Amino acid sequence: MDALELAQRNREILRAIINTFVDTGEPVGSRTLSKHADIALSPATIRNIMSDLADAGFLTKPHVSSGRLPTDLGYRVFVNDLMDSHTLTSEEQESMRLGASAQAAQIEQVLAQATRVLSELTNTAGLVLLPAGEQLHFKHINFVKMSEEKTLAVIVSMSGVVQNRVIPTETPMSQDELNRISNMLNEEFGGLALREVREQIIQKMAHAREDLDILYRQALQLSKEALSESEAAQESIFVEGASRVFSQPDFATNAEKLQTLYRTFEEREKLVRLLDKCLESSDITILIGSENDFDEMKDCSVVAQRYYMDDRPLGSIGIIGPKRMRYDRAVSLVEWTADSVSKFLSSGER
Amino acid sequence: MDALELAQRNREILRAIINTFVDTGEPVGSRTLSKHADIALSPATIRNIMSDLADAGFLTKPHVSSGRLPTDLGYRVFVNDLMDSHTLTSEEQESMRLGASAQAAQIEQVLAQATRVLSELTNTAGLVLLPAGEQLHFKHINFVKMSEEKTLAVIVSMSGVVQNRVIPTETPMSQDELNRISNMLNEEFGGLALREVREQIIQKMAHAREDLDILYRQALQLSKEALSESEAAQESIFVEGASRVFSQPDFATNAEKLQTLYRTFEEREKLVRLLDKCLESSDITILIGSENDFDEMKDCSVVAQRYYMDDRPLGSIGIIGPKRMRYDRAVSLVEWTADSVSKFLSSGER
DNA sequence: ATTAGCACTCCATGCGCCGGAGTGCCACAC
DNA sequence: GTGTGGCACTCCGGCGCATGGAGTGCTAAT
Repeated sequence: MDALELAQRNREILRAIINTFVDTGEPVGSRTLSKHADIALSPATIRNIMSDLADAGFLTKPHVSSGRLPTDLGYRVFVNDLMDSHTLTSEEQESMRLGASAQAAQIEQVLAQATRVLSELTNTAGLVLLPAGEQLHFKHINFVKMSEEKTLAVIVSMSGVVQNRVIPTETPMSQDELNRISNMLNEEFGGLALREVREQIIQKMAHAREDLDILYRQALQLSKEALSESEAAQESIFVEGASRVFSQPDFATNAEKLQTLYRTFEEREKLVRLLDKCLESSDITILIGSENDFDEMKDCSVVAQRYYMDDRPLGSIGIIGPKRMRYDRAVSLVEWTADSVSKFLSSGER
Repeated sequence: MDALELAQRNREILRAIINTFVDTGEPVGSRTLSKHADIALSPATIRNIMSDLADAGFLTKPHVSSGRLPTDLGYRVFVNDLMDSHTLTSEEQESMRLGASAQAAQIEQVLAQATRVLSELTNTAGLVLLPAGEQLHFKHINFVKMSEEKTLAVIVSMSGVVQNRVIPTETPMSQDELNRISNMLNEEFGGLALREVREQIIQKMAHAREDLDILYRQALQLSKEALSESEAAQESIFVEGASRVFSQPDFATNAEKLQTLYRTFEEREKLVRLLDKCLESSDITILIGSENDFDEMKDCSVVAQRYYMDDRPLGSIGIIGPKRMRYDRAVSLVEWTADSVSKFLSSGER
């Protein structure tokens, strides 16, 4: 009967409202709730509580005489404090098995596959941000002569990501020379972050002007070009099952929202920005509705988590769906997926 | 007044109907047409003609008392016989300029860029099928040791397409050995079609069992793995501006069609099949409505054309949009784009 | 052959009505 | 003073109906 217990009861009601709203998609009224097993209160009492919760900013109603539904803030306290943690079924765990078929696969394929499964299981869009920029570490570089004026640089990172880049060459070099340049670079820079490689190259170019082998100078020049900008530009993302979001009743009825939504998914740039943000924290990131910075996505929520290779964060993987989603399942599944991917990338399996 | 002239008049009417329907999206009635400048006939006469055209299978009406709109067959005769050829404005030509910025770009980027412009100009989805399988010719192969059990093969084709492939390796090799293997292969197979390379390798493996250098045998083994299947599997496609199709009034109002449509676009497999089909003919390919084999796309039309590098067809580029489209513009723009791309890929510019 | 006229069909829109679901508040009971 | 029953009120959504507009098909006249 004291304040604490009262608060407790209110929380119970809020949780029940959100749970049934997530279930049905309809605003929930006091009568519906009073039938709810765990709640032995009359509709009138519930109405009073609802009114309080609405005053506190956790609930709204679409119009004056309709049931309540959670605000972004409501979802927030739900996610923070009220949510039961969902335990995955063994089938769910099993379907994320990155099995033998993945053995001979590139990292991109593994990530794409995991993302696809994630999308299926959550019935939302699956996203994965590929390792890029800061995350990439130099493993191997290789130059292929395409023509007199063009050279193709193939950069392989430790994580198995391959980048290509065409470089206009002013002084033509034979494939043989290019090979020797590759060798030099590979020995010298193996294991460093791409950024570090670039810095070292620039430094060396500044210091050792004339007193060096021509070939070495050309090597520096070439590799500088090969590595320039490649960080920011190459930031890329996979999206799987975007259509699942479009089909959700929350959007499918509203042609307008639908339009802007699949424009946003098509551009991808905003999605990259979102996942980038999720990269900052080691915890799972949940962005509810307008908690993300993009107006076009204020009806969507994002759940994402970093994945690792040998304790080094490479990128992030997650989902994006309507605000009205099963956050408990989403969180469990995203965590499980990120975990599976990290284990796979780090373990001897690879 | 004779049969021919009559037919001529009917054709005129059919053309006018299709043109205005493409313009407005509304079924067109006899009154509307009689106001049309080129047509000096009373509504009643036009109605008779319309009725004839409908009997011939060129027109339908959504319900009994509404205006007419073209059937697939109607569009077909329009495209074959009635269409004025559209001349591109110089701005349109200009925007397809694959300029200096493309100089240092990979073939993928050039194609993606061209496709993006094509999509913008036609307000439909732009598609491009990348060179794959038969179309690829061996330029360079390179092996990178990822771990004791895994080797990464990077295959560069003459056209500048780069493929990666992870190979599980039973007998570990040093990076040095791998490099020597690369060199062997590069000298031996430069310029051949990938398929030929594969065949030759298999042949050599069969013949020269024991009497050869171990390294050489390993080289054959590795490259066989690297090249296997990579043909069929890697068939890939870029899609740009799919949202433009979804926004067309023809679809935007119909949630059901919309659903299946963006599912189809997401899977991409059917799109690949369509463009693949367009690869068969050297002429521009136009598929109207159910002329394509996929039920999900019976409300769409495809216009696509091959592109070349040095007179060798590499892939196809085109658009997909609602049946109700400006076929004249689409044809001109697709032709122009394919042409520009081909010239760019073939010329010394590259 | 072409056209004017007329009856008819069908769609889209708007209006009014009503039932259902739900709220908010008040007064009562324990 | 906390919980509850009752009651008036609001709003949405579906249904039926009427109406106007666009268009056709047919017939009869030129």
